[in-house]
Amino acid sequence: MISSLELARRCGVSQGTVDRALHGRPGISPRTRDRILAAAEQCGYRPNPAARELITGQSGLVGAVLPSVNNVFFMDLFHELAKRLRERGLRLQLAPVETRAEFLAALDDFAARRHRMALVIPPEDGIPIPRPVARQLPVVSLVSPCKGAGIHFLAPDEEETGRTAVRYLHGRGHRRILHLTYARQSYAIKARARGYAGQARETGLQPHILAGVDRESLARALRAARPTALFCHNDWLALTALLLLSERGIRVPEDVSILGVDNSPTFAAINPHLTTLAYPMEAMARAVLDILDGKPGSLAGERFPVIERETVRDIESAV
Amino acid sequence: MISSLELARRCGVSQGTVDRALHGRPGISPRTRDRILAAAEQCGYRPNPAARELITGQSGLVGAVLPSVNNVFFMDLFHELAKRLRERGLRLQLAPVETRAEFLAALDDFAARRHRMALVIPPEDGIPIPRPVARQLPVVSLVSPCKGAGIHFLAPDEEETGRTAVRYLHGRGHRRILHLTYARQSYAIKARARGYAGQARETGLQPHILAGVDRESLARALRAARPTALFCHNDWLALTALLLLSERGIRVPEDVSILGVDNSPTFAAINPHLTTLAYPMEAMARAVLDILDGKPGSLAGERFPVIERETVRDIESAV
DNA sequence: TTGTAGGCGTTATCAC
DNA sequence: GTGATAACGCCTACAA
Repeated sequence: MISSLELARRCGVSQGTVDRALHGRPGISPRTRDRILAAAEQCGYRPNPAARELITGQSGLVGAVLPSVNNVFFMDLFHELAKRLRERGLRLQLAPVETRAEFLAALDDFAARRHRMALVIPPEDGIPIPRPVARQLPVVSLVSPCKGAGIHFLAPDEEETGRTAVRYLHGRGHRRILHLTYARQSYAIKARARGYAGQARETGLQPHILAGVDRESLARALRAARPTALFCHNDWLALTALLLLSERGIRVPEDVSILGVDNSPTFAAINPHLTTLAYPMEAMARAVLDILDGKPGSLAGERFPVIERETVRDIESAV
Repeated sequence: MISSLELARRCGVSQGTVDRALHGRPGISPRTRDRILAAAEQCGYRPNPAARELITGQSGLVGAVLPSVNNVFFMDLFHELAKRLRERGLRLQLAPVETRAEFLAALDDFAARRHRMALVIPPEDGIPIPRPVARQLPVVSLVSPCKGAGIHFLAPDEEETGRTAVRYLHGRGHRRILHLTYARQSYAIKARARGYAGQARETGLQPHILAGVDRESLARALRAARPTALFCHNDWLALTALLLLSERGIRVPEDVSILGVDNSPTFAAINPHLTTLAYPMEAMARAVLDILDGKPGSLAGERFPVIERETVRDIESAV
């Protein structure tokens, strides 16, 4: 790993000239520029990012904190985001964390490294972001909110997501809809359930929510609610449901319909047949870029379009 | 973000004294040390990693390149690795990549940043690692090999994995075993299939391999092989199989047994009932740490223990 | 068109 | 015990 000074020596020029060649800056003759470029190529010269970041006070990185729970969906989201950031010459860097302390340590590090932005998936709700971090760089909390002044929060209107699900299933004739979700509390989980329950009541349906799905609890909920459709918090929970139903010989969609949420690409590779609500990932990516540009950035008005596939069927409307 | 020089000024001491206090180095009176530490705390002082890395020529990071395919298993693996690295004061940093060019760019960046090590999941087989990168830092290719001098390759004996699967299923009475795998070519995919076929023949069984599983191909393979057991390349493929079988009303394990590979924690959260071979993740993490210590580091002799759950049943041995 | 000098924030090595 | 001072590799400004 040769430095720019060493490169200058080998070319018999000064460091300033090397800099001009490397950055295509004016004030250098084409001849020397080509000579330096060739030498750089030949020596495998690479600028040292640490030195550059030290002097410019900015890194070309966007940091992201990735908790271990539910990481499949977030990986899909981050791949999408990484793609969009690359178009801007920025690189996404993920820090896998387990505990709250690690979460905060990773954020601290992003700030100390002068990253352009910190993307955060809070492992629990309402974690406070330290002031110095939020002052140093824009902190964007995705999916669930964090506490703290100046923290951006980027999520679609999840209550509307719950309503969309009920409207869609109702429109296809379903009158007994069971909502499957997680026991864990988070903005998305709570808001979707709230939207589901609200829309159900307004439509004259009885809401039934099961938080924490396993064999026994699902069996009980099925007996109690006798649903014709299951609205699952996400595709992975829909998958769990699919497996548990098939164990009991209940067919999908003949006996019961299933609707997921996310339309996660990784999931589609495993089971391309699930009917689901598509998470507005591109809009999310756009909003992140907006914040990077100093604009507000929001997902207001973004809806989850229904991706109709094979797991929801029409019901002849009962009276 | 205050610098150590600024901190020194505020305390009315020199930068050298601040450094001694911050690092608990000798040659400083307890009084001034405590005073400086208190001031640092109060100002929210954080050392600038870029400056430190510039002078020491080493970062405290291990870089990892994460392709978009099959990333669930790798995320599980990286979470395990991150945990072990943290015990050594090192942080794992993931770079999500899509294309081969991005893959190489990420590696370049790791080298330029003087990371302690680069962990690599090659998106395709046999990608050549540039010489300068491999000279700068240890490059460890996980699961599938890369080309290039001095590149470490860390993977269990996957041929043995295929043999283990056949031995286990044979031991439980199965005589017609179908192997489900991916069309994609990689060391693990090829070696497991080879081990499966070899062990099958040696045991007097007819090997049947289906590479690229979907509704139609699986239906055909089931008719052709009439298997009592499915050996799937990994848990996610087992899941696909599980779903496709349930569509056709084939029960697991009553009608056909299913064996996966990986014992992936994320997978277990979705379906905790799959019988599977456990990937030696801890051994993998240990081997990575060994390489960090300059020791060889190898997974030789590591086996995939069978995790017996509910998807494999005994067959009364037919003659 | 090119060279020189200073500084970014840290660490390390000298003197005092 | 403590304080100067140089160095890491790069960038920017200014001088030649």
